[in-house]
Amino acid sequence: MNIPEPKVIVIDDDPSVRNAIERLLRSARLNVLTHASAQEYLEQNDPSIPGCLVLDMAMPGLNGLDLQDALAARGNAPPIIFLTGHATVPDSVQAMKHGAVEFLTKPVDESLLLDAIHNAIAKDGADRLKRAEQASIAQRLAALTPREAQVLAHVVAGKLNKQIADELGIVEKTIKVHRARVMEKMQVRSLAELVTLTAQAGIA
Amino acid sequence: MNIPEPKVIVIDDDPSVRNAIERLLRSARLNVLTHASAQEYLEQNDPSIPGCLVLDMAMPGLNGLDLQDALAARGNAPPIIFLTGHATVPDSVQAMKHGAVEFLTKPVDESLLLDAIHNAIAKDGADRLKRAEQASIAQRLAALTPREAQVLAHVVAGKLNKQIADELGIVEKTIKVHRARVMEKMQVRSLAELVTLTAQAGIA
DNA sequence: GGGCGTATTGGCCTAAGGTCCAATTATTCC
DNA sequence: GGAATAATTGGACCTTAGGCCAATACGCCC
Repeated sequence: MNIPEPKVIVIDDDPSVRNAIERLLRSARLNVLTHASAQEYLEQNDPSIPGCLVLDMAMPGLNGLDLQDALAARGNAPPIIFLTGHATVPDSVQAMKHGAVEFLTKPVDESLLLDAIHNAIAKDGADRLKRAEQASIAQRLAALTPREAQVLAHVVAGKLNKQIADELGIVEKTIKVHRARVMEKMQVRSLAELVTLTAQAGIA
Repeated sequence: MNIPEPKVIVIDDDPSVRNAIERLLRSARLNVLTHASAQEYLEQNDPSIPGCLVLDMAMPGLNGLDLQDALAARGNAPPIIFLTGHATVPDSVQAMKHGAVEFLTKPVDESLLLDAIHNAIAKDGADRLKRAEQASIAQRLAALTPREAQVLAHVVAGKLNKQIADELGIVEKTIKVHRARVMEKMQVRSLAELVTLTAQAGIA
């Protein structure tokens, strides 16, 4: 389980732009992958590889904003740096509102682009960590039986076993059993951990 | 303790723009206050009044982006809608990166502006609620003695009274006393509430 | 039909947390 | 110097939570 090297994925329909960017990034010791269209990227990309996108705005087929939305809908979008020649203010505003980490115009200041890429890669790492944690918690939550999930909800709400028993119409002993299974399945050893975990599941 | 009516604050150095926007907003039953400069706003504004800003970009003295940063530094910035005539892409990108909720260009589509304002006012309400909660929690935390704060940290970390006592070099009985005071001062009646509260204090 | 998972309950025992009352010591404030 | 605050500890007692062993009941799959 090595951590794969981050890759910068450049998507631009202009081959000369792709080559120029690729050379620049390679000279900065970055792994680069280029695509000529959003479709090509969607078909070939491996979401398990960390990194970020450097994305042109105007392209035949799906344009940059469309691709951004398509990726966002999948829930595991990498950070996106827009790099485009003829950008309008509304385009840039939409891109930023939809979560782009940077929006640069050609010709681009090389150090600006490289800084943005390093920040984006770092953000991707953080995002992946958070997604992995959330997935892990969600998986444990999914392993709970319906009854256990009910008990969990009452427990993290701060209720006593006795109160939970009353509300569910069963005896306190049964609550204890469910509660013990919840602690076991959620892999926590204290109530504080349990509350923290369930808080991270929804929010954060 | 009535909730004050939200006010839309329009800052633009062009009087004709101010008047036009003010008329539009008033016809939409919005309370409006106008300022001719960022300085004027900073001197006269009452942060306790909810609402949002409609802010021009290019102005003599502090420009829109400067004002945005100045407000952000104070930590209670209202949502900002930029409305400007000659915007550049980098300006709009910076504005959005620094938290603007919308960035519109003149001449503006009236319904776009009104929608943005309504969203911004709603966001301001939510922001104020969250700030009020955080302030309330921070106030209660500040009421803890140093020792109580130590105990709190260990408690929300899921440690047993016995373990806390060991780590602090005192007996368990004392921990119980501190713990009871923490619960009282934080105004919670369950460990789950306490953990939730302290989680909201830092994050969220 | 038998096995499996889920839900339920019982008894018994231990440990952990919380409460009420009471007391001592150190430090700080007026 | 006396009052107030903070930190500490003791004892007795009660409530909660959790662990261990065991049992019953229901629904579902092969």
